[in-house]
Amino acid sequence: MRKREDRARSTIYDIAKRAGTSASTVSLVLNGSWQRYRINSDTAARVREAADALGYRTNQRARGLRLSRSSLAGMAIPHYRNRFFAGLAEEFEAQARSRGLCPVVVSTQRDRATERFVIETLLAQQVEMVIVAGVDRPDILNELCALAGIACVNLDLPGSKAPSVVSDNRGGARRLTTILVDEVRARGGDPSQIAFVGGNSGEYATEERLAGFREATAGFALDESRVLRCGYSPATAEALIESWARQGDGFPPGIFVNSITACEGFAAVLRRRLELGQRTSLACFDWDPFAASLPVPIAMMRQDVDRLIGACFELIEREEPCEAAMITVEPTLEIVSAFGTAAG
Amino acid sequence: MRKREDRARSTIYDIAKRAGTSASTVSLVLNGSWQRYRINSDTAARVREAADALGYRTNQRARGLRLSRSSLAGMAIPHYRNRFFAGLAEEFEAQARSRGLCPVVVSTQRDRATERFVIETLLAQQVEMVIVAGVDRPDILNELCALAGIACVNLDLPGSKAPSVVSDNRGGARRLTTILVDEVRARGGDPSQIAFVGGNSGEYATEERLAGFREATAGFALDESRVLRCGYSPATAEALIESWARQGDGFPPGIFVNSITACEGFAAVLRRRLELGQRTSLACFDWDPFAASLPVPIAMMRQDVDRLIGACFELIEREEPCEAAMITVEPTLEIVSAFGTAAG
DNA sequence: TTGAAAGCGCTAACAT
DNA sequence: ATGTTAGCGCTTTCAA
Repeated sequence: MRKREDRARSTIYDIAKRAGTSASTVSLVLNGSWQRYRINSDTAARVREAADALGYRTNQRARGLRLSRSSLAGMAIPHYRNRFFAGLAEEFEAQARSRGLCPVVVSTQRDRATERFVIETLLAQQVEMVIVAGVDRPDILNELCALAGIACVNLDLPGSKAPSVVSDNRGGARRLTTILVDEVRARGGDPSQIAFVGGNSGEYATEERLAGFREATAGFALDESRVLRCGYSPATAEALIESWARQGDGFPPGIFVNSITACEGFAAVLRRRLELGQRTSLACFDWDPFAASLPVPIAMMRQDVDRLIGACFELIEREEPCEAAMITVEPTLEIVSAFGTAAG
Repeated sequence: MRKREDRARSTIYDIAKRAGTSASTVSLVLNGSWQRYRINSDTAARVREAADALGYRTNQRARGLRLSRSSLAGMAIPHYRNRFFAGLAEEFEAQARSRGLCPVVVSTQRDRATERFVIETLLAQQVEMVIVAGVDRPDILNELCALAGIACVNLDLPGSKAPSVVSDNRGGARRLTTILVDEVRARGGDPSQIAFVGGNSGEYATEERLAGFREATAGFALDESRVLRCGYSPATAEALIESWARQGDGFPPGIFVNSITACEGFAAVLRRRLELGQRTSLACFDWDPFAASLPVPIAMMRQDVDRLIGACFELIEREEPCEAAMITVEPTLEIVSAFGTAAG
């Protein structure tokens, strides 16, 4: 299974020999600029023929070295396990390719050391740009890129050392919460008992969403003990929600689930305690087709992946420097399942 | 935002100049082989000092060109939108990194042209190996790799031109179906009315799973009109299941959902017709935490991503050629929600 | 209309 | 113990 060295990859010199011409002519022909150099069309034909007889394929590494362009575009992302990040990865690939770049997406598992390591690796591979997605406090990574002279933009979680693209977390959360409050009221519940679950304290997206949550609940005294930024682990969210469930009547009449990951924890409890679906409603920032079908009234905010990625490329392609730029993209309310029926 | 050319990336020559030595000494020092060459530790220290004063980072493209090693490892995958493929991508990254390779994962959206294009791109980038995951009839892609002298293995869907790694689809499906039949019987349903939904006719995994399904239902006459290999589109599966739901009593008492993607279609119908959860049970090949929490008895078969990827690397690292090799990995029964309670 | 030659950044014989 | 040199495969200027 080892790479067979015998069938060595062919080079422009092999083609030149076979076509009875020189390497430079081959290069000219293969790059389409042979018209400009008025190369004989017979020669050109012979070259092309030889090239595909040999199954020639340009060595992009050599080409990149010569041109000091790699045609690689990098993106770092926490993981692929939810629709938001999966969508970002796929859309990044599509948009990179449409620009003639080869996309290189790498996941970091939200680990600081891994984040740094993958960015270093991307830079060593001479990527021409990098998108840093979902990294809390990305400044160090931005600086690494700046040092290498590589354009860099932050996505999802912003920083001050590079331009950033984010969803309208606050506005989206406000809309979501307003809907949730109405729903709870319609069901005769006490909106001051609505909970906020998931995300990390001090993290931009979480704090913005919490701010939106507070704006929409400003009309009454919120029970602060129900605001729990308990991270992104489904298990932690599950333990928390399970403990509420054990309280019986004390279970929140509505939950704002900050991140679909925490929502997994809710789903796990729901599986064991189906009656929760009669007693509570959910508002979740992020979308998932299965979560949308859980037997509980649920509203979901879907981030606009296409425009988020589009904005990143736009910032990168801008002529002027714009460290401070921050583009905000509106998310859309995707699913409101069973809301407003007042019965669950 | 353009790349600033002023802060040109430093090279070993810059370091050599600053450290008052030569480029080769720098190279030797930076590659750790300076011990072997008995380079003065003062010189080595000066070199290292200069290197990080300049923020030096090896140009892997130049290095690769010289060594004819790229230290890139490629994998093509249909998409990232379910846990199976997301898991494959993440595990591939981890295992590639642990071998000192830079992982490059690209998605193809199950499109033939894109599949070919991304493989060509990976080869042009001189990747040292490629994993072709989830591609039906991967022979052409395997041949492209063989032509380039690059080791290649198929994952999930096998081919004859390269070794393959697959899950035990037949065995897994048999186990899953056996459980489903028991469940349907326990609920007083007619097991001959169990349906098989999703996947493509003629595709390896689908046919294997169908074979396992048939083995487990061999004891009675199956209603063949309920075997529907209707592809991977959630919308198609949704339309199909919705039409069954409209038949009322004709709804299958159990469904073998071949692929989590088709299961999304079921979830969508379930959201509108919650009563289906009382009347049917699901067996799904693949796992998703939200799907596992749907209000319907559901059994899920989770593929062993770590071992699948591990087997791929093992095949690639083998010394002997092994085109015909096919490694089978056992999946595990992950969730049996509400099964055996006979009430749903 | 085409070929020779230089050089992108790096490594590894081979000299010294 | 360290420097010189010759490429890896490609592009592009310049000369012919």
